[in-house]
This record gives sequence, structure tokens and C-alpha cells, in this order.
Amino acid sequence: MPTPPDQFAKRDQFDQHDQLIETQDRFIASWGQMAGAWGISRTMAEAHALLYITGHPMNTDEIMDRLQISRGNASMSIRALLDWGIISRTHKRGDRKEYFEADQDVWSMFRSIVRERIKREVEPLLATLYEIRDASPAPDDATGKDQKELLAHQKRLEEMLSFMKTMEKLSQRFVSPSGSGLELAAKLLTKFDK
Amino acid sequence: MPTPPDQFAKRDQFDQHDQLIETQDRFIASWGQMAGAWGISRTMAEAHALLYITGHPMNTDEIMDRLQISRGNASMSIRALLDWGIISRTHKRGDRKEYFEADQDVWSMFRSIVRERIKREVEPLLATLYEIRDASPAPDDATGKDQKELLAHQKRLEEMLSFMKTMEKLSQRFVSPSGSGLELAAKLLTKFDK
DNA sequence: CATCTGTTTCAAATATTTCTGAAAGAAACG
DNA sequence: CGTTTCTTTCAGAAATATTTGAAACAGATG
Repeated sequence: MPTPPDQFAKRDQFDQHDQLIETQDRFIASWGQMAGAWGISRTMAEAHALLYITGHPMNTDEIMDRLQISRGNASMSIRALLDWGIISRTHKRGDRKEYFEADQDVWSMFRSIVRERIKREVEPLLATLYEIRDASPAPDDATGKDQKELLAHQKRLEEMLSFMKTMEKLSQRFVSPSGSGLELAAKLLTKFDK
Repeated sequence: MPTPPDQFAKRDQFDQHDQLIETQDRFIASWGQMAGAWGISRTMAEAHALLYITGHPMNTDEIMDRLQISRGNASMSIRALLDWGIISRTHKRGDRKEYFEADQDVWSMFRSIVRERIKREVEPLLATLYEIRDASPAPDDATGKDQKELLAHQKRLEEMLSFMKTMEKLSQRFVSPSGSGLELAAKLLTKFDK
């Protein structure tokens, strides 16, 4: 006796939903692994991945449940994502809870990340490099071998500085919200083949 | 009674050397702080900074002494830097010790870092994303709201995938050892103002 | 204004990463 | 070979980073 068609349908539907959840979990996990690379904690990356891949606004409790993390952790991770500017708050009518949703535009998301990392990493380093350069011994005051050494030191510092400055400028171009932003630049660059 | 000129000279020389060392130490420290950002350990970054800023080949003992770290740590950090391809081995005539020196070309150094990070982070992620896409439930099998949901899921995955692919291509262009490499691209991009 | 719901904070616990130092391994020397 | 010099490995120690959970806080509601 064959199983009735509606039972098949039910079964398929269940499997499909199951499969979606599992797929989302894998996405979340692999995104979490990248966390180190982006300079954020694993949970933070996972929370973001969850919001991105489901596409639905979620509240703290839903995030806690899905990622199996504590309330405190969820709260801090969400806060950090808000600070990075890659998720935003929403509200649901008749619900006092706060909901969060991820920026659905990958390029804009990436711009936020780059912007934040320039601010947190490149800018302080540049400032320190300038300080170090100014505190370095002046080659004029030395002679012979010493002078040569000091000149070489200066040159290395300058090169690093110049490199960092170029990188900063480059990133800021990428980050710029104007039309000629990251996406265009990327397309331009990948256009010329080899 | 004025101090004799030669004493002044001696004093200045000492101060200057002192100042150079201190400056180098500051450079090393600030480079070390960036370590997290580059996905390497602090010591590894410091060892590299030391070799870069002094410009001299150094052996394990010299590095240990200067950075105040253990032999094991020095050995492992050096090995890792060699793996990343940003320092290389040298030898000194009549000395059995191995010496190490940093790539003095900042751009080539950066290319090595990017190359390694693509290999370690972007490529595995891309591979996983492809797997996830192939394991995702097919929208054709569903109807109505479910189908819409699955289509949206698919779209998000595709967008992430496409973004990552572009990034990979872009980085590989940067990394390419050919003439039209990173430096040129950077100059090109910073040229057009705003 | 007391209470109820939801959010944030933070000290302590846990997990992860990095570092040490001693021992084993390799390679050059006589 | 046996010895000496140099390098690597790796288990345990130390340092960092992350997470928890309970308490404090905030602000709606009746």
C-alpha cells in the first residue's frame, strides 16, 4: 500500500526546512571560523552570519537560542556589531523587544568593516610611526659608518610610512560612500586580465 | 671649566646609539601590536619588525636576547616567518649559526602576507561556501512562501560567493609578481582624486 | 510608584593561545 | 665515531581572550 501523497508532501517539507537550517548552521560555522581574520570574536561573527543568512530581524532571545550562548555574550556581541555598523536595530509593532538585522548589501558591509579597521589599526599605527620618525636620531649629527646606519634606518622608516599612507588612502577610496566606491574599483581592477 | 670636546663627542655618540635602539624598540612594539590584525602572534611580528628595522641579518641568540624571549619561542616564530616567506636564511662565513634577514622591500613583504592570507583564509572559505550552496535545498521543490524564502537564501549565498570571488581575484592581481602588481595598482587608484 | 519586561554590566569561570625550558634531534668537526 | 654546536620539538606553565550568569539598571505599564 502506497503512502498517501499528502504525507509525502509533509515529509518533503520537513526535510527541506531541516536542510535549510542545517545549511544556515554550516554558513554560520564557517563564518565564525573567519572571525580571527577579521579581528572580531567568534560569537560576534556567528551572530552576524545568523542575521545575514536568515535575512530576518531577530531579538536577543532568538539569537541566544539559535547560537546556544548566554544572554551576556549575546548582548555584548550585538553591541559590538552595532558599533561596527554592520547590523542595525529594528522594532516590531506591539513588541517591546529590540530586533536586529544585518546589512544585506555585502559590499556595504565590507566597507563598514574596512572603515572600522582603518580607524582601529591603521590610523594608530601611522600616528606612532610619525612619532617614531620624529624621535629618531638625526643622521646629520653623525659621521662615517654611524651616519650610514642612521640614514638606512631613516629610509626604512620612510618606506614603511609611505606604504602605510598609500594603503590608508587606497582603503579610504574603497570605503568612500560615493559612487566610485569599492565595487567599481574592484570591477575596474579585475577587468584587465593578467 | 668646560668639558673637553672629545668627551662631548663620546657622550653624543652614546646618546645617539641609545636613541636608535630606543627608536627601534618602539617600532618593534608598535609592529607587535598590529600582530592580531595580521593574524600572527605578537612575537612573530616583533621578530619580523626587529629584522626589518635593523636591516642586519641576526641569528637566533641575538633575536632571543633582543626580544627577551625563550629559545623555543624564537625558533618557532622564525620558522613561521620563513613559512610566510617574509624573512630568509643567510649564513656568515666561518659561523655555523643560521642568520635571518627580513625582506627589505615593503611592497614585496606585503604581497607575501596577502598571498599567504588568501591561501589560509579566503580559499578555504570559498570552498566551504560552494559546498554549502550545493547542499542548500532547491527552491524548485517548494511553493509559495517557502519558495520565496529559499530563493532569498540562495540569493544571499550567491552574493557572498560572488563578493568573495571578486576579492580573491583582486588580491591575486595585487599579489601577482608581474610588473602590473600591487604598487602600480595602488598608484593608479590613488591618482584619481575623490 | 510598584511591578514587570527587557537590556547591560562585570567579576569570576572557562577556553584558547602563546611561551618556556628541557630534552631530543641534526649536522659539522676533529 | 665521539664530541661539540646549533636547531627543533613539545608537554606543561603562563598569559590572553572569551563566555557565563547573576545582579544592577532602565524604562514601559497599570
